Amino acid sequence: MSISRSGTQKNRQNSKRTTIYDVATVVGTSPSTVSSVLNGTWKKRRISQKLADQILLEAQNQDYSVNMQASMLRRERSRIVGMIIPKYDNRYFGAIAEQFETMARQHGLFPVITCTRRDPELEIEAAKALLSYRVDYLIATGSTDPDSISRLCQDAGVRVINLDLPGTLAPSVISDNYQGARHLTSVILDQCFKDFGRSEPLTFIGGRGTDHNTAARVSGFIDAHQEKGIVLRETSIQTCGYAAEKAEHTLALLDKTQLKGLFVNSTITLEGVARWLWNNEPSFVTQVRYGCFDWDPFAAQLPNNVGMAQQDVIPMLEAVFEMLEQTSVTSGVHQISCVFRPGAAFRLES
Amino acid sequence: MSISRSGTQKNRQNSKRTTIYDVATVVGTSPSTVSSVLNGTWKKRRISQKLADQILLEAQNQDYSVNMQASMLRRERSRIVGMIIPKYDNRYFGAIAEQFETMARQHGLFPVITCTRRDPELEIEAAKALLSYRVDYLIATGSTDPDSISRLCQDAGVRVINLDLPGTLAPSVISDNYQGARHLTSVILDQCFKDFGRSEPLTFIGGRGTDHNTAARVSGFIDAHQEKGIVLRETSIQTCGYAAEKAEHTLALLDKTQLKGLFVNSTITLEGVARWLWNNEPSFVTQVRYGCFDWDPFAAQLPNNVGMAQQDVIPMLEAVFEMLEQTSVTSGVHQISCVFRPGAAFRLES
DNA sequence: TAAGTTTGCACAATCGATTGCGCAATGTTG
DNA sequence: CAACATTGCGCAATCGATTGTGCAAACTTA
Repeated sequence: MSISRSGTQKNRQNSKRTTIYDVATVVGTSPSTVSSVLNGTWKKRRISQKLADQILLEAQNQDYSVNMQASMLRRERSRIVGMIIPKYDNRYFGAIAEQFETMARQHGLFPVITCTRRDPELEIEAAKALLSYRVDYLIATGSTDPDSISRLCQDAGVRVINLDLPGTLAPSVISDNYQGARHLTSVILDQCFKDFGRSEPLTFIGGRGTDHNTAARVSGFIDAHQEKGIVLRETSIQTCGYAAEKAEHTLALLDKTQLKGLFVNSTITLEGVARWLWNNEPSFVTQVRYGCFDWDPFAAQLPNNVGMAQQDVIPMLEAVFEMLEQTSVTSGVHQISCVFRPGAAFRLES
Repeated sequence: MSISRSGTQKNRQNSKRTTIYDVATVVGTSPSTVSSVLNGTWKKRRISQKLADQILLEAQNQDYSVNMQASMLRRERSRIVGMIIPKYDNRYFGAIAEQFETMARQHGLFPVITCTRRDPELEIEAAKALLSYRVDYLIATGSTDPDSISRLCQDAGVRVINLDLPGTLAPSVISDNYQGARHLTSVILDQCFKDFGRSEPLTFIGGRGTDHNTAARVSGFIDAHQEKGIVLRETSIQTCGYAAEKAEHTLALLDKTQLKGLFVNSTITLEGVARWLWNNEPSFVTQVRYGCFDWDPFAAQLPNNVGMAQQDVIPMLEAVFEMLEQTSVTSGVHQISCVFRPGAAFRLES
């Protein structure tokens, strides 16, 4: 043992964590041997079973745990996979976060998620921070500007995948928003016809017109109407943003007699829609049918909710992890079908 | 520059990330100077403004970003704060996660959250993993066995704080479950009396009898009844676990004529309660009033929901971060009041 | 101008683990 | 028994940043 290390031994007394040097000293072997035993490469290094057992035992005695900082510094890969995500507080993103962690662990990776609260600057900051921690991969979920994140990652030589919202510089996994919206629209229209006996166009509410997903859903919304020969009004598409308040405000300005059926573009928007509905004269609720993109267990039980298009998180993340393992960096868009979930059987009728 | 480092320079060519050595070489200064300029300690080291500017510029040119692994290895503190949390997929924990991240960043700390899906083993694993990453602090949220996590952290010399569920070996921040439940119970009882004209005991459903929070809420539930002189039945308290299915199953076995008012112990349980309610004869819903501990925007709008006790996440986390900064390790329990949130004005009546 | 300060920066040790390489001891073959 | 192969393990360089210390140059004071 070199002089510098024996100096280290002294410091060890203060800080509680034990190192491979401590274990090596007690067992009477070298740090490199301890290291290889503890990280599983010891057969390759032809360490004897007996010595390995002693080291393992002593490591336990000393409550040894690797210093990941040191380990990662030396290794080429960190085995960390980062994710940035807009919010935790709805079922869709919550499920993504949870599933992502589970699958990352299954793949032997350590997941680190950062929530960027739909703030474009924070997205960039967060991506930079994760790169500073030397993540091996980055998943950019629902980012407002996926391509600048992709650029950061490319400069750093880190593989990146877009989730939920597509980009052009990295492979993307998103829902089949078009088909999901088209089917949902169709179901709401059918229910309205069944309950009201007439075929009037629905109102699409929420989302940003500039955002890819909203655009695709609007497309499906339009085509479902066309299919049934129902003509849209100029006011039929209200992409007023996702925020609940915006939806509430927008609805208040529209002609109520024309609001028989609503296509709500997200659960966040639905919060506003529901507030508005419930705050109208009680009888009004009975005259409205609605459906929503994204699923929430309680929202699904709200009266007169016809159904919800659930984004299928598990296959989405399976696709993500599959792409991570591929060596080629194809930047295509992989679409995953949505699952239609009927609303509560429960109806309020006048 | 020593020989070893010039060897390093060669490797740099392959890996894209630039280091302080690269910047130093180009500027014609030493790595230590670059380091101190980039981490802000350069005034203390009396580096000239001019050289600092050059270094900063060159660092930008090269897209330099610190290698946190290396930085943390050398420093005493990692400035990482870890959190383990049971789930992301409900509003309470979602809000905790989000608020935690925000406040951690405000305090100059890097937050790392790990979701343990209410699995005791995973809790321990996750805590060990975070300790391996050398977190400076650990927040154990809703853990089934806070004390063994505390023990791990104490061995490692890491400060730990329990959140949501208290432990005995570390300071804890929890909601005032007793008062919250007592008030909620009282409100539901009042509503039942108003709507049904009679005072019958409520049924408490969900949670584990062994868990601190459930016990405190049951206490408040009992006292609120006593206060009004209402006598509980033997079947009035059903702590059948949190899972939605368990609640559904339990309710199915009870005497429906006695289920006029329900105290639901969590939103997860409420999912099952709502399913059960909605699956009964439609008229049955009209005869029931309920309230729930924890808040959810859609659950709050379900018909005949009297109100919800919202746990006040912001002051809870403020208390947590305050405790982190304290040097003394008092292991008391800090209780935070809940906020009562009325349910939808909307009522279904027969 | 000599002695003492201050300014400005570089050196080298260090954090803890990983890993290519080398070498002694033991085992095998002819 | 010599030549060679295998087993078992330690040495030392290395990852990239941080920081105590030292020292020359510039500046000040007497």
